Amino acid sequence: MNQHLQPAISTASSRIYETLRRDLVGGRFAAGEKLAINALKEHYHVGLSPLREALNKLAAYGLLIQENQRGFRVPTLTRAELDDIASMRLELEGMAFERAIQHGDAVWEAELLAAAHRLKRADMSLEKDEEWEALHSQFHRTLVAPCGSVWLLRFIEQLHDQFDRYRRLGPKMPTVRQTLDDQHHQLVELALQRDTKAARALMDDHIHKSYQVALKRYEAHA
Amino acid sequence: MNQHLQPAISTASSRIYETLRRDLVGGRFAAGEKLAINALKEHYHVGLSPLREALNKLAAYGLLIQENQRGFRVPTLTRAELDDIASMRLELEGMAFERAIQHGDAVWEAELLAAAHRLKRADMSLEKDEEWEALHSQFHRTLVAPCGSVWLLRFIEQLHDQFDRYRRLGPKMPTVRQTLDDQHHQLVELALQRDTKAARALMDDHIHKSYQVALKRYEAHA
DNA sequence: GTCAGTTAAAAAATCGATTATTTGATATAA
DNA sequence: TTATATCAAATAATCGATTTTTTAACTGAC
Repeated sequence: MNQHLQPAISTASSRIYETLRRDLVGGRFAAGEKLAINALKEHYHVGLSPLREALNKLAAYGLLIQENQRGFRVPTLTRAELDDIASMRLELEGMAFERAIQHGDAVWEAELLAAAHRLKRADMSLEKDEEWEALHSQFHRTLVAPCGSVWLLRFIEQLHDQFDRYRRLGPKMPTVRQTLDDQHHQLVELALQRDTKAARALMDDHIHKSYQVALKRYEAHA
Repeated sequence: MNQHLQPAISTASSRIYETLRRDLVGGRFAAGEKLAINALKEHYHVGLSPLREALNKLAAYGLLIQENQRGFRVPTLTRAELDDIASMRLELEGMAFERAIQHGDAVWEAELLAAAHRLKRADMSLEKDEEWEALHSQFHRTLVAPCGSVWLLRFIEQLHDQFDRYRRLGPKMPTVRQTLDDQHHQLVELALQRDTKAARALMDDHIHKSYQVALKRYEAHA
């Protein structure tokens, strides 16, 4: 289900990949920044080979730009790209959610409730940022999990990582967060009721509101 | 426009990446096969480091499966995945073509005609398989190029590569090819006329027919 | 015969060092 | 001044060798 969770057996390369992915999505690197490979090597205590393999994978995944003979850089953030990402999320997550509601079984219903509950409990502690983010990702993954298309899930995952580069700019705002949190539970409600149309509408609205948050962050950042 | 064309400056890693991508899409490796890295090293006359970097990228792109401590293998082909890929192509290429028709300008019209013409000329010579494939890819890329979403284009590209793993199983059949070739020109016609609805319908039909070809190949192969 | 345990060979991952390319400072000519 | 050439330092890419892990053949106990 979770494409990013550490595989049972890990290598130096897979570990540094996952660490870097999280740090890139979490905004630990400046947009447009050129990565100093030697510095990364030091900072993360990894060898050059596994590091380069991870960077290559991240570039293929879209979280880095690779320029031959010029190493790797963090992609810049642009309004146009944020719009693109949000509009693709609208299309693809909406589609996936509808299909999930058609195909999801009782196990899925239970997982939905569990994921929503875990997320709610984590809402309180504002300290454990990374933990909330992980649960939030997991919740959204669960929503669309039984859509029946592994490629659709893959694209959505990728778009989420890209979107979060914008959403997670700057500090978190608990006020706006509240509305979005409420929607999480409503999404579960409508999914359980198998109300495809209303669910789709709410998903669209949820993504649109998230987009507005991300846009605000982006504009404040620039 | 073309994500795969050799970059101006190339490295051993980027070259072997592109070569392997082509060979994987072209079916030069058996589905499910485990890649013997040392053999690849010999065969392509390339060092271990650039080779591994290319394999890592291909795995992130979805043309290889990477298992920690167990190297790389070619993904298996399944009916379910072919259906998935085709249905995603239906959705995404249809969407992109519609948008391209909305946004495409006069330069696009010229490029469309040029790409269609080049493809037609290459149709004759059945020998130069790779060349036809390159022109065919380029034609389909041109159709959707001005859709306005780089992520949509990226996903479509990826799906094409995946789809072609099925379509290019076994030898080519010139008879079925004819219908699809005709559709290429009709697609251009409708695009120039800005007949979004008819264009979308024809694109759907085109992908569906291609799917039937790929399915036949897949079943004959198994 | 089948199953666990053992071990040698093969393969994957990683390391340390080398080579090739780019970058940026400085010098020189138009 | 501006543009171009030169060269040393920094960085990227690659190589060759080493370490780690897996695979598969072999062994003996049940």
